[in-house]
Amino acid sequence: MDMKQMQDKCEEVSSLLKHFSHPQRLLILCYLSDGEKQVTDIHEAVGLSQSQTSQFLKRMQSEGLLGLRREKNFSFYYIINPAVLKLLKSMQKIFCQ
Amino acid sequence: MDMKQMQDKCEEVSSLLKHFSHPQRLLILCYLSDGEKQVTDIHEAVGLSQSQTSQFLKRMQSEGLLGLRREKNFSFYYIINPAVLKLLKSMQKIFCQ
DNA sequence: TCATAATATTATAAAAATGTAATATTGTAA
DNA sequence: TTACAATATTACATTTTTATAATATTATGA
Repeated sequence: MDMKQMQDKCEEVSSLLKHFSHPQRLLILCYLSDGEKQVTDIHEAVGLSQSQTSQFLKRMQSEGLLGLRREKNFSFYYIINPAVLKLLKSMQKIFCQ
Repeated sequence: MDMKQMQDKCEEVSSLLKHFSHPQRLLILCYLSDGEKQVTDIHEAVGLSQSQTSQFLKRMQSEGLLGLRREKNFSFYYIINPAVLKLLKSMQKIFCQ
């Protein structure tokens, strides 16, 4: 892999990792790593305001990390990007044992 | 692992991952993943200004990701945090094959 | 249909990160 | 001892993130 390819990869990967570099945002991802959750549960679990939680979720969805399923008047968010899931798992191995 | 522990972990890990969430900063880490390098080599390899490269390196050193060895009038930086190295390797598996 | 719960949006303030230019420091070789 | 190369520092402008408050939307059950 040459420098140019590495540059491109780093561009791509770093923009994904932005979402991992904020404590509650990372916590949201960890919280979602065992399945979909609705917004109120998420914001209560991680201790962010409803507004900010909704903003973060929307951004992570629009950038391809999360998927959204609506049911009744609930929004269920879930991790849709398999690389995110893999990364969370390997981070758990590295940092949580 | 309960929510409080996860919160603390996420605090810790996210502050480390901040350095991964900027394209050239991640590239620096990748570049260093095969051994120590001197500042000029780094800034030429990643295409950052000398000043910014030096600033980033210093910050990553002060936050425990990098080590520094001086020889003659060169500064050699290297990855000193084993978790960073592990993470880079697993990221390479996930994103680069 | 009305009130409410759940979520989203908007605007904006505050804080942090990034980029840049100019200058300083320091060791080395001539 | 001087000039230069290598690195570091400083100050500051710009951009991006984060936080907060207020309001809007929308579906649902009473």
